[in-house]
Amino acid sequence: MSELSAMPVAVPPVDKFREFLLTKGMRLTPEREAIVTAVYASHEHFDADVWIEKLERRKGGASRSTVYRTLSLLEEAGLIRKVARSNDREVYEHDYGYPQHDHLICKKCGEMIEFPNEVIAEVLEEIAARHGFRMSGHRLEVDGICADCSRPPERMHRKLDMI
Amino acid sequence: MSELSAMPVAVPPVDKFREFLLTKGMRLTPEREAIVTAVYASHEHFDADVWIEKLERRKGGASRSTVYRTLSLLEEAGLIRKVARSNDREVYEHDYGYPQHDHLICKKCGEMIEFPNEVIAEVLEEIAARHGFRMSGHRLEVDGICADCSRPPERMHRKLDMI
DNA sequence: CTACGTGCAAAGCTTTTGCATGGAA
DNA sequence: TTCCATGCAAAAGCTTTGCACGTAG
Repeated sequence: MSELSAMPVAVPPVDKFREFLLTKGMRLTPEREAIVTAVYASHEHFDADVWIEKLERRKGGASRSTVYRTLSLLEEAGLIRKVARSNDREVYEHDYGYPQHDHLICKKCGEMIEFPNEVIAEVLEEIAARHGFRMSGHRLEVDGICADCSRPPERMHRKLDMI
Repeated sequence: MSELSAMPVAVPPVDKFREFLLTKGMRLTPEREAIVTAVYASHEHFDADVWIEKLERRKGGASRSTVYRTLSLLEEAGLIRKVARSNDREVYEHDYGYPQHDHLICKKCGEMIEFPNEVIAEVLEEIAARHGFRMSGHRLEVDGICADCSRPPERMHRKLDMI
């Protein structure tokens, strides 16, 4: 996660997750723990497949189904959230221990640039209030062409050419 | 479209589409015309299936494939845009002849409440500029519970119960 | 005659689900 | 014993694609 710095977290994600599971009468199994740990080991955006490939058919890993099922739980627990769709896949990111933000998504190279969204969040609060709408969250994808990709084609500055 | 009123359009959608197709060396076929007409006949949100059901296997209609292919073209032409996903389906709406807006989406009854988004658009312009990002559009989904659905369950005010 | 379009059916993909087995409490 | 969980494979479901046939210009 680029320019936004992490903020120290009191309770580690795993514990947060265990708490959540408890309230639902569920357990923190080794598989579930493996997934949370993996997910929180890096701060990159990811999709289900990333972890399926790393965890499936490995000891101390988890199956495809379990990964999907656990991601849903993590989302419900507020630990991760869906931020976009890329190649027909849901893209997730951490939603705990990080400041709120949204993304500029480059249609050319696919890069996702984060930006803090306090102002937007405020505006939304106000709008929601005006409609008697109990807002629980939002998802904002801004698309266009990033600075690198829109530079004149001198010698191609693209990070990843999708053509 | 609820509270936002339509603004008179100089060039009708069909013509706009024809122009677009021309620039790509394509033709406005009867099928394509049928689809644009159908799509612009009502101002509701819609997904591919809506038109497939109405147009498939009817004379003066169009096949499933053609509907999908044409919706893509219409999107590329800037006549419609994807605004959300519902039940794994892309939800579209007109993106021509209407003021810009975004949506509050009720997780309970599924209603999509529109609201004008000038303020947000401005904020985004500014953020994009700061990043040298050439913004072409955005997609903002605000979710939560609408006023009707969050009323205490006296006698159920929900428009559509999804349980 | 050539290129663009259509329709049909099959394929593609991610995500979900049914079911039998296994383990914690 | 009882219920929660896992894994496997199959199902689901929307969207895309290959292909042969038409047809406008």
